[in-house]
Amino acid sequence: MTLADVAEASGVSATTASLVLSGRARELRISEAVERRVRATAHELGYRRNTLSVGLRTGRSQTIGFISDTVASSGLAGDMIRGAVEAAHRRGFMVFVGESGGDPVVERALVEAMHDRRVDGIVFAAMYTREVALPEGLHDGPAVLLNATSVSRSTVHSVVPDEVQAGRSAARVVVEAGHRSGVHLIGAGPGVDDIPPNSTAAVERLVGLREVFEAAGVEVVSAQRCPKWMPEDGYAATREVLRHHRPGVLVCFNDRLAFGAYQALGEAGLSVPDDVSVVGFDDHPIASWLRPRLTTVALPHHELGVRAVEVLLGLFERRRRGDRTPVVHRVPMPVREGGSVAPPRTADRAR
Amino acid sequence: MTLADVAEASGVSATTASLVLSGRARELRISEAVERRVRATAHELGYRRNTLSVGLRTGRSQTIGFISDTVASSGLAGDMIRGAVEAAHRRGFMVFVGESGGDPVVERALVEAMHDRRVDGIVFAAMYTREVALPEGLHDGPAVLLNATSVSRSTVHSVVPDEVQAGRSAARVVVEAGHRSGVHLIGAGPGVDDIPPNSTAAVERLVGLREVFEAAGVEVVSAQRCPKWMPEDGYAATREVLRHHRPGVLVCFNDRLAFGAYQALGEAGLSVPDDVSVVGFDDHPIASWLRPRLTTVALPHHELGVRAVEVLLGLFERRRRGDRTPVVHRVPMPVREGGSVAPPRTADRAR
DNA sequence: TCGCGTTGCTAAATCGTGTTAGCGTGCCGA
DNA sequence: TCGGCACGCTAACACGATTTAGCAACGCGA
Repeated sequence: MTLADVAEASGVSATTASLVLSGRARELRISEAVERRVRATAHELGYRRNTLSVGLRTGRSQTIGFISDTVASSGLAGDMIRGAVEAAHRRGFMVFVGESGGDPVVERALVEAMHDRRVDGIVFAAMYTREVALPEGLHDGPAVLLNATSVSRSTVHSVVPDEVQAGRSAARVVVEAGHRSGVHLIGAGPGVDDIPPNSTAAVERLVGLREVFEAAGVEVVSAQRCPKWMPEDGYAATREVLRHHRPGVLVCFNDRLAFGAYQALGEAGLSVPDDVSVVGFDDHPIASWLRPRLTTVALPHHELGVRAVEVLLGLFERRRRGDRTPVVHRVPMPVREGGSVAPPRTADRAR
Repeated sequence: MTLADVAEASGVSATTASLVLSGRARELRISEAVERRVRATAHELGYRRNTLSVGLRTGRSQTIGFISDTVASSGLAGDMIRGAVEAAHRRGFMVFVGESGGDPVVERALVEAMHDRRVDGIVFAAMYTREVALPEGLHDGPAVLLNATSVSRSTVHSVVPDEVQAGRSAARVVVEAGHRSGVHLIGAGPGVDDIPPNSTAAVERLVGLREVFEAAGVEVVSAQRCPKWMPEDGYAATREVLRHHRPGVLVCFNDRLAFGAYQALGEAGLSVPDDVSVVGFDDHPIASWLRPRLTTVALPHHELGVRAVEVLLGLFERRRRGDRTPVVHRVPMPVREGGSVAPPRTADRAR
């Protein structure tokens, strides 16, 4: 079923058929009668455009690429890809997915393989927020960084979660519950340099937390820096806190740390949230499985994927207008209320 | 940089350049001198083939499609996709990823959008193992079902985890630890019909379990059927068991159920594995976070993705030879040893 | 009658590659 | 001297669409 077949069957030239089927009939004065006839036979014959051919001719393939460093077993990555794929599909685009494992050689190869297939643009995603070096060749076409910013000055747009705001939100949850003391941080701090290496999330969350805590006059009793943010680290850090203190609030820098904290608190016979309030970040699936459910500030993975694609597709327009100023798009991180935060026990209560 | 540019720069015709660069130089008697010259200038000019053009001409696009029903937040899906993408990339193929959400209309649209782009084949994946209805149009090209079998007789190959074998493996872990009594099933059973709807996994795991337990003379004391397999269901089912029994072994039909079981056991003051041994299925990330780590029979998601693509690419060859008999490929599910299984307390010990 | 603009459509070139058929040259044997 | 063959390469078409340039017919005013 080619355009020629449709043209012949409706008794017109291929040109006419093409004009009709690409919606330019009005513009180029094809009569309504002919237009209807062509559409009808095309439908009848089950004609579908060969996107390869169109791409060859027009240079646009209705296709974008999505390259991530690690899909990670976290599953959050999956949501990001899903958001991207859905947003693309909504606009008639298909998505090539590639994974580099962080290897620059593979990155380069993926970018080239995608350009070989004439993708209209590429989303380059990091699975945890950080600065990345742009792979060679990414500049040959439109590109958007997802969950990452570029180390070098460049003309590339970024889409990132608004981690500073997330830090503020988490702190506000604690403050609004009435806590003014007994607050401990699990995962980073107290200084803004006391973070796992390369973790933009850590430093920004910390900035937001400190900003609100200081403004509200909340004392941060201790901060446990963890090199990794896995459950066992949260477990160990919480044990450490319990050796010296009787905490009222644990602000965990992610939900896996919080999971470990729950285990340590449980072993110590402390109840969440009656004895200790716990707040997390990420809205990892684990958050909703904990008992009580964890109150956490969500990484909007799906929304991040959607936004990245929208920004990318928007770039096509902007490029045409010659606008090349890079923008950092920050996606809000919403608070998901669980049952893990309660007012302080009467003795500690503020006011 | 087109083929014509390379041809001109090396002083030969486009035909010759094409032959050299597609590796048919020997076959068509191009002199070594010319071959070297063409390769050199191509490399020098940074020439890359336009895959769209090649696809248009040859009908093969070096591209496959991957359609799943739900990427699910489980993250296991991500591993499957990753396996598929890696295997494809290893063979020079790129992968279009699409998600249908289970909607037949979307499925159809995705299949068509992929065929429009002339994919060489499609992997159609279900996120939990089950029978699916083939989307219309899937037959227009090579296709492989992943983690699913077709309800209708068809010529489509399937790649599925070997769940019966997994059931046997789980039972063997229990038997080899010395247990002969006090075994309870969490999630399904005791009859092979007592399963969540549409769950192939449930019935096959059950078949494998029963086979080995019966052969070893192990008594299954109770089986808790759960409509869903989420942590809270495992929690509730375990509470139910504890109301009437003092279990020695809990075989949980997946790891999330086991997670709930851990919570219930912990609340009841029972220790894993000293008081109760626990076995799960899936090797969900949660399994390695539990304390002690859960012994579980892994769903080899990555390997499933790899196999699906390998079978699909193998199909191209088989088709050429006219072989169209459908095959169900079963991928083994390996046991991942955690610390959640121990010999029974002396009183109950066999022999 | 002529010139001109509008209407409705099409011929032909084009995108970048693969493929078929065949061309010129030189060597060999008769 | 001539026919035939192997060698090394190329002209031209095809794939399936878009796009440019332009053609024929018609109406209309001068």
